[in-house]
Amino acid sequence: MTESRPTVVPGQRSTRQRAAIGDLLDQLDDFRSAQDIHEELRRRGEGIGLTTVYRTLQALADAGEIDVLRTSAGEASYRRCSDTHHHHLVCRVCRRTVEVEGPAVEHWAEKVAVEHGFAQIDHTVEIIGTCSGCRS
Amino acid sequence: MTESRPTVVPGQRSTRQRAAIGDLLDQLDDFRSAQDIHEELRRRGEGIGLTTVYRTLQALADAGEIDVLRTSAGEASYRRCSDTHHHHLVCRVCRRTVEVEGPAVEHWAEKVAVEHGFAQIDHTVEIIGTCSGCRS
DNA sequence: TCCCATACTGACACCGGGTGTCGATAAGGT
DNA sequence: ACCTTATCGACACCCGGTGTCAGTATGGGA
Repeated sequence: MTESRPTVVPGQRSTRQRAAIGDLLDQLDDFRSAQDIHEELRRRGEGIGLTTVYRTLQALADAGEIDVLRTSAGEASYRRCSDTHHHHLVCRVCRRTVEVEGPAVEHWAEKVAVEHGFAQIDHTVEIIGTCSGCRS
Repeated sequence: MTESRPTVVPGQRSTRQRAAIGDLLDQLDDFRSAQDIHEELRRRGEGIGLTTVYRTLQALADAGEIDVLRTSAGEASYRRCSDTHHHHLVCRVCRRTVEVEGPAVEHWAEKVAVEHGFAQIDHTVEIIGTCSGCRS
């Protein structure tokens, strides 16, 4: 989580497919499903299998290289994010995503959990709304 | 959302199956999947189909009677909650759930979103940890 | 109390996201 | 160049959830 953000996960082979996925993630700014990413790569002429996309995204997420979000339909979506702890403000129409920070929220979550006797506290905060561009 | 919490959704017929699901939800205190609930009802001798459980829970959720949570595996889980706006503090081991309120968080989310030009703001906040009983 | 329109039920087929398998392929150290 | 082995990807499969539709049961009306 503190390394310099390599395109592939360290200790693994660098393949054309992984490079392609890494490059695409660098260009995209919003959360995309595995199928979205597969489709986009095919459109760009990359020969790549859907299974490979699924597994590579999963591996990147496990390594903390990318963030995962579950859509309300239960589908996983991925996005390359900054290394610092943050949350997401997402447009429900165009999926435009803004990273936001909220130290006060972190502290609140920690305090509330401790008050109830909980430990090893983790939390998720997502804000969804309609962005200015999508309201016209 | 302001009515007195009927066991079934208003305007619909009251059936044995819906009553059974409503009763069970009243007794449970943590989030359960549709299959959990179906299994528990069968164990108690209720003749009820899995499809009916899925649809009834979905209807109750749509009516705002119960809260829905997506597990990290993408599975939906349900729980009867209080009418007031709240968030959940859940034990990752035993799933024990505590309802918590955080007006400061609501305001923060609203403020952050408005600052970025977003409107019709909604948000999700979940806190997960290990409860005192599950740490021994 | 009986009747009946119709909401509800639930077995089953089906859908779709995602994973296990395994022979073929290719990375990269020697 | 060679060989070990990680990776790829077509395919079968898993599983949570939904559509279908014939059969059932509710509850308002006569």
